[in-house]
Amino acid sequence: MKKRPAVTIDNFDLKILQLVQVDNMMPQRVIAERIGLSPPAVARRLQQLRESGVIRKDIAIVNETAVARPLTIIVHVTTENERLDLLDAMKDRFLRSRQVQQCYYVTGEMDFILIVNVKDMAEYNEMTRELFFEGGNVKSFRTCVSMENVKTNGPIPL
Amino acid sequence: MKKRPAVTIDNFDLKILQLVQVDNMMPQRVIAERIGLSPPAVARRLQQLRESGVIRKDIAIVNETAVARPLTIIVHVTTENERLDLLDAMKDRFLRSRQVQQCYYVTGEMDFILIVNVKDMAEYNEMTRELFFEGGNVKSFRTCVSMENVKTNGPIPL
DNA sequence: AGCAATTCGCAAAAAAATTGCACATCTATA
DNA sequence: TATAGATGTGCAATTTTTTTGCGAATTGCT
Repeated sequence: MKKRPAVTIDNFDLKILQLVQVDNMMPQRVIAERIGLSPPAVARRLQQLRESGVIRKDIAIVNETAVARPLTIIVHVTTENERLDLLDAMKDRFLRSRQVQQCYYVTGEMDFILIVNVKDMAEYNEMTRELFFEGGNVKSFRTCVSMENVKTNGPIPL
Repeated sequence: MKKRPAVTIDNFDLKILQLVQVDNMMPQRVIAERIGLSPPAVARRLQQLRESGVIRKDIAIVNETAVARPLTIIVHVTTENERLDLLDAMKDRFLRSRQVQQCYYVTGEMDFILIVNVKDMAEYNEMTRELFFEGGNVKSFRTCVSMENVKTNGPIPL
């Protein structure tokens, strides 16, 4: 019988994840000495964590205001109809929208919660038109403008 | 008169940001050939983008389910009192909480919107006790459990 | 036009990541 | 208990990437 991929994560892996979750540009040599392994061992573990999908991706976080897109808006969307194919179409639309940085399908009165980035309210207005009015299946949506992004991209506690 | 840091971002910078926002492990050589610059030029630009804070940080995104913390919960918090010092204390508490991955201070009826990661509802329960009941200044909070994280960590459109 | 400041590319140097390999550890099984 | 297989490690060598020095080209400003 073939062995399953068996994604086993030991304490070394957890320590590595704790570190790269905060700074993935840290040299493997530094990671190695902090957790008590050799650099090649760290490299092999990192490679496996990436291939197995435990590390989903590695990205730079850019300061929105520095690139003139200072507005973060949280949107609560209620659907007209909860038919699966219609929901899938909505997810797809949100997934594809460049302004939508995050999309959650949630329980409760609301159906979707979006976190959106725009340069100004005009862009937001246009986005709502495309995404909610022309897109279809949206009963209503509620807009919360963020006055302050107190915390973003926090690490997952391990 | 001394010149200010003058964070000027040209088209090359924008292209670099587009790329590293999706994959910051891409070698500078590859970035260089894609945008039509030499590797050292790319390196210098990246360094400046990081030092100037246009790139806020570089992180690995880990798959929550793979590390046995599968629950994403969106929480809407309403405050008792909007005194500045009390609000700051709340922000500080949310900022420090390991479960809170994101925190937005927003306009509207709600005051804070949190995005939380927990391994199960027991952990969430305990967190609400610490953060909302014992923490003080919370009038009420509403809990939305995410059934599906349709999109996370989307890039800022440039 | 001309000067100063910036930014570039190339080539060399330094640093980091990867690979090959021998050895240690653990498991399952004869 | 012995043993074969699988897994994972560290070291050393190799390869790749990043960084640095420097002269040349470009840009901005007077």
